[in-house]
Amino acid sequence: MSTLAPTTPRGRRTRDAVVRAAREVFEQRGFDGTRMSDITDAAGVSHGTVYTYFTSKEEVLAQVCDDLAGEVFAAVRVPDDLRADPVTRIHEGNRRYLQAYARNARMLEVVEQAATTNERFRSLVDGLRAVFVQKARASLEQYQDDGLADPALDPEIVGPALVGMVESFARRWHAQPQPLDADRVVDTLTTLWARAIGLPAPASSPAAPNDDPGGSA
Amino acid sequence: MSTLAPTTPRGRRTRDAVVRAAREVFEQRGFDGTRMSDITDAAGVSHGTVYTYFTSKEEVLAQVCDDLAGEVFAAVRVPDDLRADPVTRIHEGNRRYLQAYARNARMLEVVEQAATTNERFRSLVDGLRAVFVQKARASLEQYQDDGLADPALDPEIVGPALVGMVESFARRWHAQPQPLDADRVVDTLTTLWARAIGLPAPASSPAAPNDDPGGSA
Amino acid sequence: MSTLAPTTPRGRRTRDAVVRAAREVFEQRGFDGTRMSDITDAAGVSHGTVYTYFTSKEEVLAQVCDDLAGEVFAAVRVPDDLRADPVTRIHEGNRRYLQAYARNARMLEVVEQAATTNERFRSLVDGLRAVFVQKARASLEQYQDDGLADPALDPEIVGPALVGMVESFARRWHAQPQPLDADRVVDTLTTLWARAIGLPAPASSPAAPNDDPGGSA
Amino acid sequence: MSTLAPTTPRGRRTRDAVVRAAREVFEQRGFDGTRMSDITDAAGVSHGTVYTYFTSKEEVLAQVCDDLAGEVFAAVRVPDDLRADPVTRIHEGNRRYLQAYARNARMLEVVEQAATTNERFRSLVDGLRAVFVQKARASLEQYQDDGLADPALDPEIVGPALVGMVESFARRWHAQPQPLDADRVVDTLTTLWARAIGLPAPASSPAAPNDDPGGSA
DNA sequence: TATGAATGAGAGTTCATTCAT
DNA sequence: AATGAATGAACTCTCATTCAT
Repeated sequence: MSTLAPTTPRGRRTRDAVVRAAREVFEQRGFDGTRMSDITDAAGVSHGTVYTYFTSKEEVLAQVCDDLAGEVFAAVRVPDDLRADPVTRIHEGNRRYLQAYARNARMLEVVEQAATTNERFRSLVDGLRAVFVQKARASLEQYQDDGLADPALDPEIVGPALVGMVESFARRWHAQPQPLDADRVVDTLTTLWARAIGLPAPASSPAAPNDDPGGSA
Repeated sequence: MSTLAPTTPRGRRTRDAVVRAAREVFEQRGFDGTRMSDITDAAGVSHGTVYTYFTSKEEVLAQVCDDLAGEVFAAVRVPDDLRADPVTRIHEGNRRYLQAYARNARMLEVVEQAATTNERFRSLVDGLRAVFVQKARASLEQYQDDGLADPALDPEIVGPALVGMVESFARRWHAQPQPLDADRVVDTLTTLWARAIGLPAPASSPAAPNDDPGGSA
Repeated sequence: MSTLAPTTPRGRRTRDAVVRAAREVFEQRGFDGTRMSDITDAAGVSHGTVYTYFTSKEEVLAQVCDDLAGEVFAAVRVPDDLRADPVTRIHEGNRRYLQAYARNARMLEVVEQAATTNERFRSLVDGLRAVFVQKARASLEQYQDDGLADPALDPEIVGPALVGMVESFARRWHAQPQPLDADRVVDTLTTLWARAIGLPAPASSPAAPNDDPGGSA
Repeated sequence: MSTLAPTTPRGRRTRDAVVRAAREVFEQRGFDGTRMSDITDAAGVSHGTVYTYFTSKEEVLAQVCDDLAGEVFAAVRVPDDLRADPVTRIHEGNRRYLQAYARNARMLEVVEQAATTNERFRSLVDGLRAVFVQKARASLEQYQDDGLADPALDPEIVGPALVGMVESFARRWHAQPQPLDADRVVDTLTTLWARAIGLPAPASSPAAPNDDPGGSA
């Protein structure tokens, strides 16, 4: 095995502290740039303690990844059951995705770095992304079937493109010089997305929450 | 100094071989994952030779970066002077960007990795991106001023979002399971972009190169 | 102190389990190759428990050694009082020695390994061997005095040589590709030994348990 | 590969120094007991230098083993073509074997230690021994066919037994309290060997180089 | 200019031992 | 008496860099 379970509460506390500390330093210095001692220092434990619960630095990252993937999915998996109109659904999807992604953006970059030399992390990153791309693709196809979206668009291209738009935005958001208003961001991205695929503008466009009624041609 | 100029033709050839080899292995293994010996092996020179021209591994990457940045800019800086209609201009911009980016995508990821621990590469990556974001923002503002694009859109958000869409697509393109037709990709991304900002559809939409005349609502 | 006595029956059982487990894993992996955790795993006790009874890994080996030395001596110390003829005595000695040694051969190798870096185990191994060499030497001298063995032989050389012959055989016996018949082995080694020192062949040579009577020149 | 060849004379000198130093410290402390730094200290080189020529500590031992095996074989492989009488041949064989073995006894023990956890060294040790056992067995069979040795003896037992006698002696020789005369040792072991297998005593027994004419029954 | 031998700081990992529970 | 978490010294090995040739 590669991850060893603690038996006592004290052990669990220590293990958690290590994982938490690991995530912190991984985010700051990347995977390769993080020394085992950075983790132990941050966790306030001794060198050997990490090896009580993990067989290697890689396994520590794997644990952090598990947590991260769970977090992202949990944040987004939520109700798609709302039979609301498409724009509202896109809006809600973007809102959740941006929120979840922004919190985990840096860590995802780190995993991507590790994926370069490690098939296991490659799969994880690819898999995570595939879920969202698939979702976007499927919904587009639905809208096309319903006659709401432009049927000429290739979902194989549009799916990755629009997910990429939101993901890419989320990724850089934190590095912005001046902070952007979260609502405004979600509204705008939703408008871009909806218009891009040819959805008819709703009565009250989310892109214009002000008194200006819509703004599309 | 950090980069040493060769004085003889033989020296130039050796230096070039090193840079070329370095780029290759950097792309395969990332910056941290590349050993100096990987470079020398690939270049067919001995260990010490690299230090005849570069003071450190970092300097080698810096040189590769210079070449890369030059390449990307050269590929995209080209004529924007055409006073063609907006969609055509977006189309041409996307075409060039995708082409240039796809060729350099992996290397850009590598630099991004190095940027984690190195301010210098951070600036380079950010700067590179800023150029395109700035371009997108400026053109949107122009279209808004011209009454062609939705004036309600915030260029500070739309700029990064659309550039991110294209960049993100370019980045994953090579990793796709089944290859996509390049023309179709450019056409589709252009349609998405143009519609997203509310541009009126041109007489002959690039998204529908077949006999289907347009596909917008 | 170095070995701690258990006070309760439960304690004694645990201690015994540790010693038994230790011997097993020592035999499989050698002293240096055995981790304390190998012992505790095999004994089904926790890490710390060993230190309830032993102050160090070395002390565990020492305890195993005590048991082993006792076993070997017990097996061989037995009646030499029989005033039987020399060949019969040699035969009986070889039989017992081979039996005792074969059972403990691997463990003796392990101790020899530990003896490399530890004077204490060095003495133990040397002492154990010296007992048998001394015995062989003494009996040879007796036979020489009795006019039964070649008086020209140097007991200082013959003693170690013949003990070495039997010991060496015992040591490799278990590693043989095809198993050898125990009786035949003892008979043969006895014949070699007896002849080597010039003992007159007995009426019925043990080297020829078949119908062939005798077999000496 | 596992062993890297030096290109320059300087490199060869360094590599040799490492191997020589390694053998020395291996003999003193065993394989497990030897730290890489013991080797580098003894060789007067820095830590990393060993890894210029060997990929691991194990490979260093492997190189020492190669040298050792070569040495032993070279010392013993010599002319067996002499059609001298059996006793003379045995005498010469023992002389050479003792000499070669004594010089390498300690190192062989070390390899045996390493063989515990490493199949590769196991084979080496076993193979080395097998050569001599096979030789002893074959010569015995020859003598039996020639009617010179007791035909009742089982070569499968006698071979290992007699080789073991000489080997065992060689192994402890150096650890003796008072030194033994080499000639006397060889003579005695030869006598034991020859008599053990029932060879007729030669006109002038090698076991009695003094004025005493023979001493066998 | 080019080589490749040599360096040595520093990385990840192991494991005997200690100690709080 | 027993547990298992925690420790940290010590180990092997890596690799960017230096330097004699």
